[in-house]
Amino acid sequence: MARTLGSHAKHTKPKISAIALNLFSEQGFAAVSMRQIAAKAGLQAGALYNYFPDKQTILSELLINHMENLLETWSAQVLPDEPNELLKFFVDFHIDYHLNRPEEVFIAYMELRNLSDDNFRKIEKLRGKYELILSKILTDGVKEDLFSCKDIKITSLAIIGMLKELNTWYKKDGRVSVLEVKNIYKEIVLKAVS
Amino acid sequence: MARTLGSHAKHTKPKISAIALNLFSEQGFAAVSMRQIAAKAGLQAGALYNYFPDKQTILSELLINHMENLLETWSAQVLPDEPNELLKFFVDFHIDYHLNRPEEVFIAYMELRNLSDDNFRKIEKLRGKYELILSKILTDGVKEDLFSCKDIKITSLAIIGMLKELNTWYKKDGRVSVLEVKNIYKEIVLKAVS
DNA sequence: GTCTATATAACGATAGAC
DNA sequence: GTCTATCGTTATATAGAC
Repeated sequence: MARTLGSHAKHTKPKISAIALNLFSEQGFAAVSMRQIAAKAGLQAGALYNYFPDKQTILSELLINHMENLLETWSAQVLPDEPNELLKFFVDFHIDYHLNRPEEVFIAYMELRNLSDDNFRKIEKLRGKYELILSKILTDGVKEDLFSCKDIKITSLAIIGMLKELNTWYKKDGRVSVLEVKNIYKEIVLKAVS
Repeated sequence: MARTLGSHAKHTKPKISAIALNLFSEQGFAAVSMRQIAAKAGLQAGALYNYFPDKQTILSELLINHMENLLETWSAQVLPDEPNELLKFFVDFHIDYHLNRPEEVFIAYMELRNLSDDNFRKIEKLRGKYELILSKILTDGVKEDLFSCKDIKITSLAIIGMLKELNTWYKKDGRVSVLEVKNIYKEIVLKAVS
């Protein structure tokens, strides 16, 4: 069976997603047009609708994939047992993962309101799972009298917030290396729950 | 001299700003139209251009006023001398100020890319001034051997990031009061620089 | 200072040829 | 699967009457 000329579904969809990610993170979802995405992908606007039913779905797929991939990557790690080591491992993991995906992180934070209610709830649920990873680490540490904190849930959010802030200013060619940054953050986090 | 009917410049401009703030924070700058702002202000779209030369200026005035007001409010405080007390004071101040202005905080973070280069630099400069307030507190504390931290600038950013995170989840009618949240955060911050 | 009306451009999404 | 063409809508911003 002869294959249609110009048919590149397997390559085209990921390409569209990658271009949309880049544009959304630079200009914001609402400011990016379907024509713009299509042009960068070497297509006409109408062709996008072969891959996505509408603009919002491009965004929601990006966000859901990002969160799911984050959780899967964590699960694939071999984790240390000891709570102190595990907490340090979490900080390293979070920083590595997020500094390597600045665009995903940015839109995951900014563009939630452009999702349908359904997709919004999906993201909230995935985000809650990620926060629970840290809460669990803190809970275990408190049980073993290694950590101390007034409120585990709030402390988890505070720590994640602190880590997230990194993405807003860290430059790979700046005055400190990723390794140094990770060490500084690990010290702050460990002291914060001491 | 008879006053033109329907002339309300003094009331109208702040009203437009307040409405725009609300809409921008809900939907994002790019997704809000001048017609939408005008409708909520009881005007026709064209009338907005008596107060602002263009849409971007509505946003930049909001952001610059927000940052300038933050710095002025801090300067008007009577500050404790002792570094430990001053750091706690800063945490209380930051939380109070920002939790009372969720919309300004949101757009100050999200909509920077919609500013002209000039206005963007203005905001960056004001933000730097605010970070310096905290850096100065930490520096003084370190000098007096009350605090210890590897890197003052990064620690300042980490603390501010942690405090900012509060705005993304705190609800006034939630399970913890503002007072409790402030106490939890003060403990975390003090331990983090211990 | 606000209105109505409009210039000019771009938007998301669809239809049908190939 | 991609194209061209287009529908129906909306956008920012301006002009001129009152």
